[in-house]
Amino acid sequence: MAKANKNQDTEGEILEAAKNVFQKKGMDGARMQEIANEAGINKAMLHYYYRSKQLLFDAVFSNAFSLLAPELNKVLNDDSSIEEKVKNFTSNYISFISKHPYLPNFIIQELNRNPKFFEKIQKNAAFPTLEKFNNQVANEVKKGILKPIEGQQLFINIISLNIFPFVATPLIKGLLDIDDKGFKQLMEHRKVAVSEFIINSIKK
Amino acid sequence: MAKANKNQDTEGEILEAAKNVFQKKGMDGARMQEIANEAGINKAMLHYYYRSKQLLFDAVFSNAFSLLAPELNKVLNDDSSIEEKVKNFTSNYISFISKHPYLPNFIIQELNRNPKFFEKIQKNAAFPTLEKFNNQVANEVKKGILKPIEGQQLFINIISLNIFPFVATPLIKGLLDIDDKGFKQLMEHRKVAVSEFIINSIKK
DNA sequence: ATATTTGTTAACCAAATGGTTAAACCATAA
DNA sequence: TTATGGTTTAACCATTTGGTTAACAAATAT
Repeated sequence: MAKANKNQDTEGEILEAAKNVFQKKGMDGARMQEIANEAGINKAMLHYYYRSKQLLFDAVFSNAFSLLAPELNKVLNDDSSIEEKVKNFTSNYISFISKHPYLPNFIIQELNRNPKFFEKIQKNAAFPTLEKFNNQVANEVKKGILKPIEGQQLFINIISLNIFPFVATPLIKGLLDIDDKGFKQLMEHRKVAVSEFIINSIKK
Repeated sequence: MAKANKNQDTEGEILEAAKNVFQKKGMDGARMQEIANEAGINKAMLHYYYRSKQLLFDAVFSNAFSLLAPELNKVLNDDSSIEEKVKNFTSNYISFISKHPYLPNFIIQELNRNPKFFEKIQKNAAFPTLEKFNNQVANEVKKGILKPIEGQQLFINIISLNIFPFVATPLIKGLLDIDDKGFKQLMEHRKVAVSEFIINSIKK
């Protein structure tokens, strides 16, 4: 009873199309017909493979979070010093986001729309935890490497500084009165500027 | 031909109801019927006063931005030093947001959905500009009050640190594994922690 | 070969949704 | 009092939308 397979990964093409549409327009703004068009197939296929809009969305969402989680884990669970972590994360994250520009906003938005999504995610394998990071910060503070700061606050600061500009891109472009090119330059500059900013603040 | 006025500000009640629904659910997720229910009136009234969903939304959106703009202007256009500005903004902003919890996310989200909204806003009276702030930063850097930093980058950092936690509340609550109460405490702490963090970084 | 399972499509359906209409309501001016 | 004009409502409408169905196509198993 081997898998009958006329299709060469229709299921994957659907997921890819759904990703594009959902991440651009969100759950409420997305249309099943548009996803079908994007995938170049009949609308009924979406239901054949994923049963409902909600389930298709869930698949896209879990997938998206699975991409982001390892990025967060880089800050939280490797063995380098806090300073190194900040530097690595800050420069890597911006490159990462360039490849997935809609990702952070998508996750944040849909989590706002329905906070219960977090439960689905928490079961996920590589779900990030703060424990190690908090301990490490407390430790480096005690040793006098860092000025006094709570791990939680530092963590929020790091992700705020790195993620926010990509979540609020149109706002920032508007306020700073810059175009696409200007924005890219600014973000390029931030790869070092942000980690400098953070290190300046916390290093003794 | 005085204005016949059986209604005591139905128009205002509609706007208030629309604000609640739109800010919670966004343009796509909001339903005209729900807005009518929230306002306790007939759905036709929405169209009587605002013609279409789009126009009603525009009214809510402009209104929302008119609330946020003065907050930004506090950082940009008063006469205090950069250090004072950072301190004031950081502590005031968090109090402000508590009164309008859905506001920042609403603006950012809808601006992402349709970046052309910015044009509508730019015509707005108190639209914030960065010129003065940039000059002031350059000036204080030259005088040796601040470490070298670009005004634009500092501005992005300030709003990132202040706004992001409120835009990504569910994400942060999930990652830090805290509840509503814990989140409020954390934000309360940030009123001083954030300005300290910034000042530590930039002050010579 | 042919029966059976899997993949795909066009046509269809019911519910939801933004918007309209025509009639009723009500305060005020005459 | 009554004519007038803004205000409000219930019923209605056309379109959109997520989802279903029944028939057809293509593999695979026997």
